[in-house]
Amino acid sequence: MAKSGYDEAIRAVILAIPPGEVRSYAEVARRAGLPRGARRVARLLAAEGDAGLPWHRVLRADGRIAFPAGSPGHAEQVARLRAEGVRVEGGRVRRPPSPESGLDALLWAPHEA
DNA sequence: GCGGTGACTGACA
DNA sequence: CTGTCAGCCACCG
Repeated sequence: MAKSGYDEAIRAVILAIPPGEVRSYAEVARRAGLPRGARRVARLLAAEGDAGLPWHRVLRADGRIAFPAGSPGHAEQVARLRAEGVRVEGGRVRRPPSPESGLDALLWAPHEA
């Protein structure tokens, strides 16, 4: 059973996320060639589990953790992100308030090609 | 084939 | 800022 090329693309995109940086499901899907495949990404991560994929770097579009607060997955993701230097607060990644943050702003890697 | 469900999103109140 | 709603896509019984 051949795996869909899209699944491979999604995996590659997630793998390409640099440490200390975060991406949204929609962004990942878009990069993989699936503009409406956010759910597809989530499903893939759920299926793959901890198969070497930095799933903890994938969040919802609003910067919130996909897992419900209090869930084991939530805690795990927060812990991993913090370990990489990502500022997480209230189950959501802190957004650079202004360009003056400098390094903090770069953590988001907005729209690099 | 059908309806329900979810690691989602964007728009609107 | 939070909460609700409809849309979308793949999987399951």
